[in-house]
Order: sequence, then structure tokens, then C-alpha cells
Amino acid sequence: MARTPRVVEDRREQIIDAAMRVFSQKGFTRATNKDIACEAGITAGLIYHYFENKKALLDAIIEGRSPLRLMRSLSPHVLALPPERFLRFLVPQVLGIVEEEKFVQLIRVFLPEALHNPEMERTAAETLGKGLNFLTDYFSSKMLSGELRQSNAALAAQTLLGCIMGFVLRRQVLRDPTALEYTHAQIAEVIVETLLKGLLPR
Amino acid sequence: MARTPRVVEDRREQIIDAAMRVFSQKGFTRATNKDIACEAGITAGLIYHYFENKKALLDAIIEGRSPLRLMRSLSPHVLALPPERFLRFLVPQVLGIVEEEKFVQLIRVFLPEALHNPEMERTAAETLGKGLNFLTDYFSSKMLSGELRQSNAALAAQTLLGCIMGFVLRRQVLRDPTALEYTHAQIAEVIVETLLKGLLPR
Amino acid sequence: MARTPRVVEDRREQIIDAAMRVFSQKGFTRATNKDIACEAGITAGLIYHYFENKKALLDAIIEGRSPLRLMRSLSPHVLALPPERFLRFLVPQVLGIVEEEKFVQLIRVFLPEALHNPEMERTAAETLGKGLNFLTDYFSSKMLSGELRQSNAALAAQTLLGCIMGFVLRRQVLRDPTALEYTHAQIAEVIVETLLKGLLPR
Amino acid sequence: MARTPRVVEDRREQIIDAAMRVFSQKGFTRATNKDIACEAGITAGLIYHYFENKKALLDAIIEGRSPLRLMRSLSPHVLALPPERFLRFLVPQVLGIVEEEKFVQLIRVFLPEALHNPEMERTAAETLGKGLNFLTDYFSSKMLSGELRQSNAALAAQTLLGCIMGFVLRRQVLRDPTALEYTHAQIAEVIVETLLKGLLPR
DNA sequence: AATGAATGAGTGTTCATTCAT
DNA sequence: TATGAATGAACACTCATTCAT
Repeated sequence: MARTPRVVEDRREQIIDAAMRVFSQKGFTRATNKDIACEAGITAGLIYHYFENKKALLDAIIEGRSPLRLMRSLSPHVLALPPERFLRFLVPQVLGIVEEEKFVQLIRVFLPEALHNPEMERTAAETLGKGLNFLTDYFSSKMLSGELRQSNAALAAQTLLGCIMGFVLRRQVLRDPTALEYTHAQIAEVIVETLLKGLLPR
Repeated sequence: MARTPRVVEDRREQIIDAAMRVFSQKGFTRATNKDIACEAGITAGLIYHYFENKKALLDAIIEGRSPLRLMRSLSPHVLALPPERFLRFLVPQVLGIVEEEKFVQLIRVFLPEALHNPEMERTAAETLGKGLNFLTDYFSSKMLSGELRQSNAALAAQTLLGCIMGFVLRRQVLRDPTALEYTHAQIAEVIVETLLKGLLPR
Repeated sequence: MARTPRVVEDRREQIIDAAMRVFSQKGFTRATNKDIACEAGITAGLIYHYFENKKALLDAIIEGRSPLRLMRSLSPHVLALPPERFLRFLVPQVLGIVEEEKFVQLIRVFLPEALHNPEMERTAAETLGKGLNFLTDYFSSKMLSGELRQSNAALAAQTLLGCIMGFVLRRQVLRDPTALEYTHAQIAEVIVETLLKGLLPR
Repeated sequence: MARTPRVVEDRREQIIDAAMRVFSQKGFTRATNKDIACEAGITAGLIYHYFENKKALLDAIIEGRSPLRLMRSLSPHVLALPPERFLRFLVPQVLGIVEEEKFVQLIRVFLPEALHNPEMERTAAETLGKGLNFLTDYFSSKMLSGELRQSNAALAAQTLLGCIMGFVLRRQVLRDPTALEYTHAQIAEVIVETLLKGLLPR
């Protein structure tokens, strides 16, 4: 009896996982319910016991797999670190999370959807916004304290995150083999080195 | 007279334009022939007078609207400029081209397609690669001449282009209103300032 | 229970039967899925639950309804019969099978298809070939034993089968009312008498 | 001026010829107007200056190419010949005409159409009927005169024509390579010998 | 006479969704 | 829970036919 909800959750997860894989490979529209059912080892009809429709399944993926850990793992104490140590900690950390298989799948599912769906566009913008706010706050405080030179903190934050996104885009979305040869350490080193000198006071 | 070929070309262009708009709004798969025909003010059947099938129409968009101008407009003489002037010229130039309506549409059509179509994935990676090579070459030569400090030129190029892509992604793909408030000049200023100091020798 | 596979088979058979009727009336190309579905009392979509496509449905008709019984019913012991008894048994037998409704439908489906489809052309030629071989063998052995006069057994076989085909063609394909007035017995009598003893008076 | 109707007739003939070829290869329904226009070296629209629609083009083929020569070439004086000479003249003659390329095309166009079109079914039955009547009359008179033994003349006629049709069907419709190896002379010889004198030894 | 752009009705096929079992 | 038969509303695409030129 205590089992039923457990099983239900398992089945749900199982379907979500399968859908995640199929959507990330084929895209939401091209993926059929049969594809997903097949990947999950069930029949297509059963999906409708756990999800209202195909769209609800997509929503479940996106809601359930939100990159919250990212925020959590970066929390309070790191904010106290001086810029150089902060960035040398943050950048590889972000790269590590963002280039995980699950996260890459999420990007591949979410990105095309965001492109053609205003609601998801907003969700994506907001999620990114949270990350940017976090960084912006950090930069602002360090600019105030004089540890970073004065400039537009929000734009600086966007510049940093943009660099990282650029790498991820080329590596995980375009799957450029050249870009995939670098290690996270190398990438982080270059980003940090390049931006840091520009951000530090003379 | 002398008109006939003109009309044919016009009709083709007209269909391509309509498809461009519809694809960029709805995505290739979701866009129906009727949508495109409707947008172009014709009937769906006529599309097949000019294009073999829906995919051929997509190909025509992508081949016909390739961002070649970008490369051409940046060519020879600018390579001689010193880094600061070079970047202050280049970055707004690229932003200007890349944020044109037509170009943004192209991105919105191409990106989701590249995500689920290996052939386009390669095309996209190659196109980006050309831009990166151009930058990498410039950085390499300036590192040799001592105008920039020694480091991995390819990664530096990716960092620069990544920043720009990050901005475009947030502004034109996610259409984040906050990000859209900045002018090209502001964005370019921050990117150049931030990266330049990191790239210049001490 | 124990019903489920039965139902599936029934539905398949039901669709094949409907298709058989529609194809034989309208021809494969002219027959629409809607026609078939309508005849079967189902919706067009359901056809694709049981058959990959329209062509596969045609194949199923042709494979499933192959005139194998014809060969089987004629087998071993009749070969020992003397020519006159053999033919007096064989010809009405063949006429009976070949003029059955199902078989006539098969001809009406197959013939036009064989005319424009090399694969089916071959299948038809081979099927006919098997019948001819059977007859040729019989004629050969009886020519050796002196029960039939020496001549080209293969051509004699073709002559006999040709007569029968000629009748069937006129009766069942061209549906000539004059030809339909004869009974199988009459037709068989004339064919056997004519071929066996010839037209000339003794 | 006297030319115009000539040209019109030529164009018409040219289109009919092209249609004949295309219809006999692909079948009426599968053949497109573009196919025909292409084969005729014109554009599809032009067909409609000479024919009301596709069906009218088919009718023109069938009406214009009726196998009248066959009847004409067999006319009056041959009727006087004794049976053996008559058949030895008739059978190769018929085979020769019926296996001409043009006639075979006609069969390949007509046969599938007759199968699915009652009107053409009747036309075909009538045409065949004329041939049968001719033969039946001959057989009747020779039975009366005692040159042939008494039997059902109509069925005997059908038997003879059926034999020929059987050969043509196997050779020209099913294109059986084995059957195509025989010469007209061989085929005619066997048919005449078998029907005339029968299979039994004297 | 001839073209070919344009139409629109229709075709085979797909697939999300429902539902009896 | 789970199945898979069944539906029906699309959809991409074809093609006979029309018509301005």
C-alpha cells in the first residue's frame, strides 16, 4: 500500500527520463508518443495515465529538471571569496554541471522549445536571469569594496556567463569536435584569465 | 518582357521570405505548408512549383541566406589594425549584422534544426569555425608581434565570440527585455574593455 | 479470452477482404483508403494498424490468396490416369477453381498490376509456369508411353491452358454474357474433345 | 492555310502516340499528364487544346487504334479455303498482327481499363465477339459441308481464339521469357496441329 | 498554337488521444 | 495498471485542370 505512490512516481520518472532522451534527440514535435513509450518500454496509451498529454510531459521535464542545484551549490559562503578565487571556483563548477549529460539533454529539449514558445522563452530568460542576478550582486559588492574596478556589473556578469554559454553552445549544441578537445580546466583557465585581468583594478 | 524570369525569381524569393518568417516563428516541423502559403499569399500547391518539398525550402533559406557578408565586411585591411582599434571596430560590426532582423530569423530557423539534424549541426559548426579561424589568426599574429600577450589564441577567439553569442542568445533568442535595453555601443564597450585588458600584455 | 488474437486476425482478414473487393472493382490505384475502410466498416487510419501502407495491403492479398490449392488438388495419383480421363477430370476442376468468386477477384486485382509492375509480372509468369510445368510433365510422359502422339509437350500444355484462360478471360474479365451462358461441363467437353481428338473428322 | 488542320492532326497524333506509350507502361491512372507531355515533347497545358481531358485522350487512343485491319485482312476469299489451309493461313496472320508493338500497347492500355470500366468491358467483349462470329461462321459452314466434324461451332471458335490469346497473354502481357523463345511459326504449327488433329495418335 | 504559373480537390499517411478490456 | 485497437484531425504532397500571356 505504501508502495503504490512509489511505483507511480517511478513510472512517471521512467517516462520522463525516456521522454527527455527522445525529445533531446528528435525534438519535441518530431518525437512521437510511440517513440517515448518504446524508449520507456511501455505502450503509448499508458503515458496518458501519468500525463494529460504530450505537452504536459514536456512541461514535467522542464519543471522537474530545473537547474536548481546549480544555484544551491554556489550559495552563501563563496560570495565572501575574493574575485580570483571565486571565479576559479565558479567557472569550472558551472561548466561541470552544465555539461553533464542530463543538463545537456535539458538544453537540447528546452532551447528549441523556448524559441517558439513565448512562455518557455520567459521561463528560460528568468532562469538565466537568476544566475545573472547572482553574479551581478557579487560583482556589485566587489566593485563597491574596490576588489573589482568600477563598471556595469550586470553587463560584466552577462559577459562572463556569455563566455561560458558560448563554449557550451559550441561543444554540446553544435558538437564541434575541435571545441570538445579542450578540458574544463583549460576552458576555465582561459575564461578566468582573460576576464579577470579586465575586471581587476589596475 | 524580360519580366518573366523576374517574376519567377520574385515568387521564389517571396516564398522563401514567407517561409523564413513562419519557420522562425513556429519552427520547421510545426510550420505547415498552408501557413507558408498563407503568409506568401498563395496556395499551398504552388510551393511545389518552386521547391521539391518542404525540406528543400528550408535548404533554400539556409543556402541563400548564409552569413557570408559578415566575413566579407571584415576582410583584409582591418587585420592590420592594433588590437584595441580592431576590437572596437569588429565587435559592434558583428553585433550589428548578427542582430539584423533577417539574421535573427536565420538563427531562429537554423538553431533548432541544427539541434536535431546532424547535417545542419555540421554546417553550423563549420560556419562558426570560419569566424573563429579568422579571429584566431588575428590573435595569433598579434601575439607573435607582442601586441597581445601569449596565450591560446583559439580559446581566446572562442571567448570573444562566445561573449557576443551570449548577448545575442539572451537578446534575440530568449528575448530578455532587460538585455534588450542595452545599446550595441554599451555592449561592445563592456566586451572590449573586459576582454582587452585581459588580452593585452601587462 | 483466447479471443484477442482471433479479433486481430479477423480484422486483418476483414480489411484484406474489403480491399480485395475494392481493388477488383476499381483497380489498385483508383481505390482509395477511404473506399477500403468504408467497405470494411472502419476508418482509414486503422488500416495502418494492420498494414504498413497501401502496397503492403496489396501484397497481403496476393500472398495470402495464392492459388496453391489448385496445384494441391491436382497432385500425384491423377498423373497415372490415361489422357482422356485425366483431361476430363482436370479441365472442369481447373475451371471450377479459377471461376470461383475469390479467384476471379484475385485475377482482376493481379492482372492490371502485373501489367505495370515488373515484380508482379514475374510472380504471375512464375505461377503460370508452375501450372504449365505440371502439364508439360504429364504430356511428356504420355508421349513417351505412346498414349499421346509425339509433339512439343510444352507447347501443347500452353495450348491447353491457353484455351482455359481464353474462356476465363472472356467470361470473368470481359464478362461477355454470351460466353457466360455455357456451363463448365459444356466448356470442358469442347476443350477436351477438340484438343484430344481435333477438329477434323476421323 | 491548308496546313493548319494538317498540323493539328499531326499534333493530335503525336500526343496520342505519346499517351499510348506512357499509358501502356504506367497504366492510365498512374500516368500523369506531365509524363505524356514530356514524352510528346510539349507542355502539359497544351494537351487541353487537343483533348477535353485525360479520359478523352484515353478514348481517342482506343477509338482511333481499333484493330480493324485484323478483320479486313481476313476477309472474303479466305472463307472458301479448306480448314487446314484456312487455319495455317489465319493463325500466323493473327499472331503477327496481334503481337505488333502497337497492338500490344493497345492491349496493355485497354485490358486494365476494361477490367474497371463497364463501358470498355463491353467494347472489348464486342470486338472480341466480332472475331469470334467470323470464326464461328466459318466453322459452321465447314461443319455443314462435312469438312469439319459436327460440334458447337461457337465454342470451337472460342477454343481456337482462346489458344491464341493464351499465348499472347503469356508472351506480351506477362512477358514470360520462356514463352517468348518460340517463333510465330512454331506456335501456329502447334495450335493448328493440335486443334485440327487433336492430341491422340491416329 | 503554346507556355507555365496557379489552383484546389483529393490522396496516402501520421499520430495524439480515447477507451473498452 | 496496462494494453492496443480505434478514431479523426491534421499534414505533406500530387495532379488534372484552368487561364493569362
